[in-house]
Amino acid sequence: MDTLPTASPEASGDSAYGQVRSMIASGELAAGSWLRETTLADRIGVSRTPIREALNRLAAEGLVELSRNKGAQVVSFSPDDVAGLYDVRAGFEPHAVLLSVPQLTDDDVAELAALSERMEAVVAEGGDLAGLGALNAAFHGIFIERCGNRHVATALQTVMRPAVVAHTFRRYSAEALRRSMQHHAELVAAAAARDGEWAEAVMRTHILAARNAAGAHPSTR
Amino acid sequence: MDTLPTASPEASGDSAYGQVRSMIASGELAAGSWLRETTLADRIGVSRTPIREALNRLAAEGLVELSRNKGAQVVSFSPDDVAGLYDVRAGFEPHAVLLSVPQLTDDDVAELAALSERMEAVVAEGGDLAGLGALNAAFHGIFIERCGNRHVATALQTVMRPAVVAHTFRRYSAEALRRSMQHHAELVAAAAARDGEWAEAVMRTHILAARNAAGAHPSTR
DNA sequence: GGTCAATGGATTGCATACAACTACTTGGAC
DNA sequence: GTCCAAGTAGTTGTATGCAATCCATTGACC
Repeated sequence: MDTLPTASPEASGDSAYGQVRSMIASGELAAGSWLRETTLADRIGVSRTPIREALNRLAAEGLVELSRNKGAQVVSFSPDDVAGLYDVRAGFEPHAVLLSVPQLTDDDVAELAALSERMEAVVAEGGDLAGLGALNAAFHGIFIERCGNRHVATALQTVMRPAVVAHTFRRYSAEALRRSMQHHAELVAAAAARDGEWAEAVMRTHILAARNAAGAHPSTR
Repeated sequence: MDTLPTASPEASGDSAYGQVRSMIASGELAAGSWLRETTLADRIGVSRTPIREALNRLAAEGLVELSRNKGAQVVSFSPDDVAGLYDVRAGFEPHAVLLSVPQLTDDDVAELAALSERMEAVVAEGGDLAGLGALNAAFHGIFIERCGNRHVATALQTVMRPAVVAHTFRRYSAEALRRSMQHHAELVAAAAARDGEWAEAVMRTHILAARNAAGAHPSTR
C-alpha cells in the first residue's frame, strides 16, 4: 500500500498522482508550501506533464490550490476549516452508511473487520499516525463506495478527502483513540448484522466524537 | 456569461475547461458520448494539452468518466442516480443556507434578487431551459460560496455540479416551475431578513419539491 | 532616503512529436 | 460458417521545446 487508499482502483494507476497525494497526506509536503512542477517531476522521475495532470486533479479535489501562472500550493486548514469539514461529514457520512450497510457483501464486512483489527494493532504498537490515517480512510471509504449510487459516492469522496488530510496529523488523546477504535468495532458489528440504522447512529457518534477530539467544537463557529 | 457560472473567478479563466463544461451542461455533448481529445481540440481551437487538463478536472468533478487508455465519456444519470443526488442535496444544502444567510452582504442579497427575477422572466417568456439551469446554478452557488468555510464550499460545489447537470434537462410541469420560482422569491425574502432558519426551511422545501417534480420519489430507492 | 521603472531569472501555459496501448478489421485455418 | 490470430488504424500517455507571465532585484530619478 504505497498510496493513500481510496478503493477506486484506477486512482493508484496514475503513479504521479498517487505519489503526490501520498506526499501531501503524509506531510512530506507541508501545508502552504509551493509545489514546483520541475521539482516534483525530478523527485518522482517523470516529466512535467503527468505532474501537471496530478496537480489539476488534486486541485479539483481540494487538496492543493492553483494560482494561475504562479503554481500550486498545498492547502492549509484553519481550525474553523476543520470544524466545518467535520460538520459536513457529520451530515453526510451517517446517511451514506445507512444506504450502504444493507448492500454490503460478506467480503465487504470481512474487509471492514480486517481494517479495524489492523488499526487496533497499530494503536497497540503505539505509533505511525500516517499509516493509521490511511487505514482509516480505507475503512470509511468502503461505506461510501458501497452506498449504491456512483455519483453520490464520488461526491462524498470529494467531501471526505480534505477532511482526511486535515485530520491525519491531529493528535488524539489515548482515550479518544481507544474510543475511536471501539466505534470502528461497533461499526463492523452493525455492518455484519446488516443493520443500517444502527451503523448510521454509530457513525454519527464516531464523527462527532472525532470533531470534539480534534478540538473543533461546534460552538466555536 | 458564456460558461456555467460557479462564482469561482478562475474557473472561466481556463477557457478550454469552461467551454467543454458548458458543452456538457448545454447537452451539446450528449450523455454517454465519447470525448475525443483531438476532436475537442479542433472544435475549441487549442491543442490537446489544455483539453486533457479540462477532462481531468471534469472527471474529478464527476462530470465525465475516464477510462485509462480509452478516453473520456460524458456521465449519464439513471433515475436512481438523480434520486440519490437529490437526497444528498436535501441533506446538505439547507445546512449551507443556514450558515450562509447571516453572513450575506446587501450586495449578495441584491444579486440573489436579480437572479430570481431573471429566472422568472425566462419562465414568463416560456423557454430556454439551459439558460434557466445556469441561472439556477448561480443562485444556489451564492449560498454555498458564502457559507463561511472555503473547503466546505469547494466540497459542496463538487456535490452540486453533477446534480445541476443531471437536473438541467428534466422537464418540469408548469405548476412545478411556478412553485420553484416562488421558492426562490421566498429564499430572497428570508435572505433579506437574514433569517437563516427560515431560509433553511425554504431550501429544504425547494429541493424536496424538485425531487418530486423530477420524478425521483424517495420510495423508489 | 524613498519610490518607481526596467531588466533578468524563474516558472507556468501551451503546442508538438513520439511511444504505448486498445480495438477493430482482415485473413486464414478448422 | 465459426473461431482464432496477426496486422493496422486510431487514441491516449508522456516527453520536450518554446512562448507568455510573474516575481525579485537593480538602477535611476525625484
